[in-house]
Amino acid sequence: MKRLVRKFYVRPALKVAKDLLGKYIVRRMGNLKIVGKIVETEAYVGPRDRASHAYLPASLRKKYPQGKITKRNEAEYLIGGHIYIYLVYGMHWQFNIVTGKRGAPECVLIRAIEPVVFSKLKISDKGGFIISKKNSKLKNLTNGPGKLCRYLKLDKSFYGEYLAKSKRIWLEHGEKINTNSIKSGPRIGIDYAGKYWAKKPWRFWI
DNA sequence: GTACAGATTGAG
DNA sequence: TCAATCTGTACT
Repeated sequence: MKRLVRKFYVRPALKVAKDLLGKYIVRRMGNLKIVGKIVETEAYVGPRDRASHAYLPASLRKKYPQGKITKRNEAEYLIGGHIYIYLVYGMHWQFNIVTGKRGAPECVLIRAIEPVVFSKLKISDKGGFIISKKNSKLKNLTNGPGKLCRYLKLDKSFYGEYLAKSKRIWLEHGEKINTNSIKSGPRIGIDYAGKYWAKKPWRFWI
């Protein structure tokens, strides 16, 4: 499969979040490759998004025209295709993919993947890949944003890594997803952002 | 320097 | 339902 290139990521987070569904995350460690299919994402759209780490109240935007850049969120301002990873609740890593142009702090949180185990991969009637039932337990290892980071062995050392060039992690074209099969709903765990932003249906899954 | 909440998880 | 666990950020 072909690696996704920069152009894919340099688009609005809402578009990339939907297009990421069905794509494969490939994590290489020496000869070993761990592969997961992206099945759930969330978009964070920049300074005006109250739930974003780059959120900046309208009243302060003139004072900080570059945005609210801190040591924690500075990777969000890189050009699309970089990794923004951070720790929540003191123990869980959250894997985000930066989108858009340099200076625009948009990103997509990867909330869930499905492990792809090549040795047990089956071909469906229609020619696509399916994961055999024996692997259904594996799903429980990757059905949350913190869990999938543990599964893929991702941590702070991936902060700012570039997916278009990295030798240890990248994305590949995967299954073609029918637009009709994409579901959406409110993002998770961001009630602090107030009703208006918490209600935005910017979580996508298949 | 201190306080505090958080884009979660797993156990009970 | 709740504790675990630690960092960034906003205060004094």
